[in-house]
Amino acid sequence: MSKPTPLSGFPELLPAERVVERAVADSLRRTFALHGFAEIETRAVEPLDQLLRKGETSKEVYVLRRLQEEAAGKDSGMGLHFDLTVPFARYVLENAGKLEFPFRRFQVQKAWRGERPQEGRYREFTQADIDVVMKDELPFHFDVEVARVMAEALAALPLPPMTLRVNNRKLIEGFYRGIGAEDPARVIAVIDKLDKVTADEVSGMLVTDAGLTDSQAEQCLALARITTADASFVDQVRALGVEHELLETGLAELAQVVDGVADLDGERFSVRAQLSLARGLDYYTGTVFEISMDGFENLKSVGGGGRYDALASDGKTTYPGVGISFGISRTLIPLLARGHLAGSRPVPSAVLVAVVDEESRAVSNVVAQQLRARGIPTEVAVAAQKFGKQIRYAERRGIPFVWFPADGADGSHQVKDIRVGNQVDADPASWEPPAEDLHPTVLTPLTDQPAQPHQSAQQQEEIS
RNA sequence: GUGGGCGUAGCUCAGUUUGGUAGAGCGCCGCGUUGUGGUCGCGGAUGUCGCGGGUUCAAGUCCCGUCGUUCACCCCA
Repeated sequence: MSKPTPLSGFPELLPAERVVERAVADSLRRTFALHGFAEIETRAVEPLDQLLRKGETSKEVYVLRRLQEEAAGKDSGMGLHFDLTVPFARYVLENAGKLEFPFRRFQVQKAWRGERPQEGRYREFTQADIDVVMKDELPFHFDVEVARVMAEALAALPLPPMTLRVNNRKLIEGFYRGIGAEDPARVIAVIDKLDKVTADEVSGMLVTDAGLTDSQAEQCLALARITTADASFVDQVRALGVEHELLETGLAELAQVVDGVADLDGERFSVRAQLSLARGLDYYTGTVFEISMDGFENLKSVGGGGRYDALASDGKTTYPGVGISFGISRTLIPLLARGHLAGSRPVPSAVLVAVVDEESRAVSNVVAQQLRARGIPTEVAVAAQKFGKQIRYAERRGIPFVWFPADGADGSHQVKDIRVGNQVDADPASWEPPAEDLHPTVLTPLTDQPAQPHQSAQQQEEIS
């Protein structure tokens, strides 16, 4: 069999990289669970009519088909999910009778999109989602809560600092209606182009595409320019002199979110009200979130979400929700590729037990078993080569300790930390490596800050 | 899905302009070093030049296709 060629957009990690991915996913799970969110996993496939709901035909869904299907080209009516929110909405409807509301859940799963891949954007990728879903009415404080949980989760990750940008669809839609825009949705779509084209071009599109006057367009741009780290945006919006009921609701809601997360703002995480944020035209009805990674703005958003008041509905009952997702593949793979992150070693082993000669391999096996019995990941040397070779084997794999079994009746066991060269007598029944060497860890070679332990934003707050 | 850049040793890359013997550094292997690696010294091997086809006496180099990768658009994690 010849060497297989890689499949575009389906990234696979090496063992040491997988260590980092596991650490990130585990960290996220810990924080989510700490806040009482339950983990679920949904199936990989959904009926196509679910996936393509709301006319989202541009989602590039991968469709399933039986190979033996008689009718050529006939699909199974199923596709791989392209996010975790749509399957979750279906899951809620299907299990509504068995779930307790408000239902707080998280998922860490793969999703698939048939788009052309590039850095940070893949056809198969892992993301982490948290959502809260309620029956009929979801209190607004949950918008604040999911933001806080994600903020805490992000601050605890061994990744560059994250920024959560927040806006509110009611705010901007109310504003646009307040200035007399006929088609607020169209205005939102145009304003969303601000990071792609110049303000002048957006202004022109607002006039030609959205039917605004020059002065209306200027007001929209003035709104979009507002970005604050606290609730001071309220005064800035008011200064524009636009009045609308929806605008007032949106201002109050956005202020609540920004104020509610303000105490988590720190070195690892920051929050901003950014009134140009729109997030497309899909199901969001109020709060909208977007996450960016500091220094990696070229990746665009690495997470996002918001309030959706009508994503799930069985016709009689509506289940409003609010949630945020974070792109694990999107952030991790570029960081790994650029050497900003690395696993400390590609194997779990903390100890390599040397083999003196093949006749005494059993002695080495006993030592290894004693160490393993106490939870120390241990492997035994492949061959009874010169000790120099056996040490080099450990060095290549980042195994920090090499164990030399007692040789002869009155000899004693010795263990060597090959990183510094210390070699000491040791008892396989009681010796333990330092806790930080027991398992592979995440290294952040290009930054000064240690990857472990990660302080949460809350802990930093308490210290300062 | 549309358009552009790139693809040479395990890694980072030079060589492509003007077709003419496949290169460097790092890493790897061996020896100095009979069992303890890393430093140093000496020696050694790197390879379907992404893949397929075409032009030519001759292709890493030019042309076409394809796959991979990357950038922009689109969309978004």
